[in-house]
Amino acid sequence: MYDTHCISRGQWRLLHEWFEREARDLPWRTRRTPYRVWISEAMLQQTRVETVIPYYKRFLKALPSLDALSRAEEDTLLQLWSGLGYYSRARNLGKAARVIREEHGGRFPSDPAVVRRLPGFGPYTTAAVLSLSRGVDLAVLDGNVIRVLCRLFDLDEDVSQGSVQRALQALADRSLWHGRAGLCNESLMELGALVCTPSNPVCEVCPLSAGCLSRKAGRQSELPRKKKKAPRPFYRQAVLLLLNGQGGILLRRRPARGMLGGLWELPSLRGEALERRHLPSPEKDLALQLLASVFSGSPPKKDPEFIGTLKHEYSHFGLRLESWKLEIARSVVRESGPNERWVQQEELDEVGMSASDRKILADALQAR
DNA sequence: AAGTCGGGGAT
DNA sequence: ATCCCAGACTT
Repeated sequence: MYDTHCISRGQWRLLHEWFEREARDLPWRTRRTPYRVWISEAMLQQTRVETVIPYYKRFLKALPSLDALSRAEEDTLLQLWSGLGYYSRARNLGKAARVIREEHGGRFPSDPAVVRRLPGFGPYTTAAVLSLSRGVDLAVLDGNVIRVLCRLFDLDEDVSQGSVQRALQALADRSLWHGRAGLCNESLMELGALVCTPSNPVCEVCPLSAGCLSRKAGRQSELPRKKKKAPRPFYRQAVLLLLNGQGGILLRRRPARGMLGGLWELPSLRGEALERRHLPSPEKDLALQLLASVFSGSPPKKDPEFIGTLKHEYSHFGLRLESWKLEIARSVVRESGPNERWVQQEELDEVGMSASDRKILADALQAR
């Protein structure tokens, strides 16, 4: 499709020179072992560098080696991941580490086909880890590279189309300077992150501006072209802080797969969809239903106390979280099953939880 | 090809 | 309020 286009050696030289001069000093750029690069790439999927840095440091400190990762409990991984989102990434890290320990002698494989089959390794992560840590000649295609390529060659097809993705991957493959794959990949992504940004690209300082076709046409800011996403539905959801009078809060564990899989959460109940994102103040009905479900039909006589609302947006739907508090007497405290536990407030940091529940708890306990 | 899966920062 | 981010997996 774009077979006439290719990044020239001269352009690579300009870009590499720029990278040597301007590259950020990031924790995963020192000592590029496959393990260290892998953890960074897993965390960086759909996540900004600034967000990742503290998580990365904490993770490497807790689990400094592939062997340590392969022996870590899933709860430990979810705790280290708590707040980062896309928790299947954390679960897949453990799975892949165990496969490497059991089937590859604990050494990170070098064969791209083998790596690609590991849980959590798609085309991007396979190419990134192997090129950056082992110098394997594989070209990455991520959001940054897509943007830079579309602008550099003034490509205005819809990049969400599979055919266009394949053509861009082929262009990246063809452009790769063999023997310098890691540097090519990283400099291209760094350019996308620092200069060729989604809005307001800084073309004045771009090492590739002289040959940039979209800039010549004056439409670099309109690229890459992609179709708009569908509007997301919006629901109300009641959330319950059930306190046992001794500093304990009831948490439940979510199913191992799916949304927020394996994480602990406050008991909650999804309500009906909202037409508008603004609605009159929450009513107690949903909270009472929730309470009934928690106590399986015979809730305490006392009514829960309203704490507040919090809006939370996920990638494909939004929530208005309506949180309620109820302190129950010791005689009323229900037994907790295997997927439930009473957690002391001081222990909350040691539990893998979603960002929204952590915020609700922080707000509620702060106010006490 | 389309939907699922988090969360936060920039605009 | 919308978009975007060093994407992968399921259907």
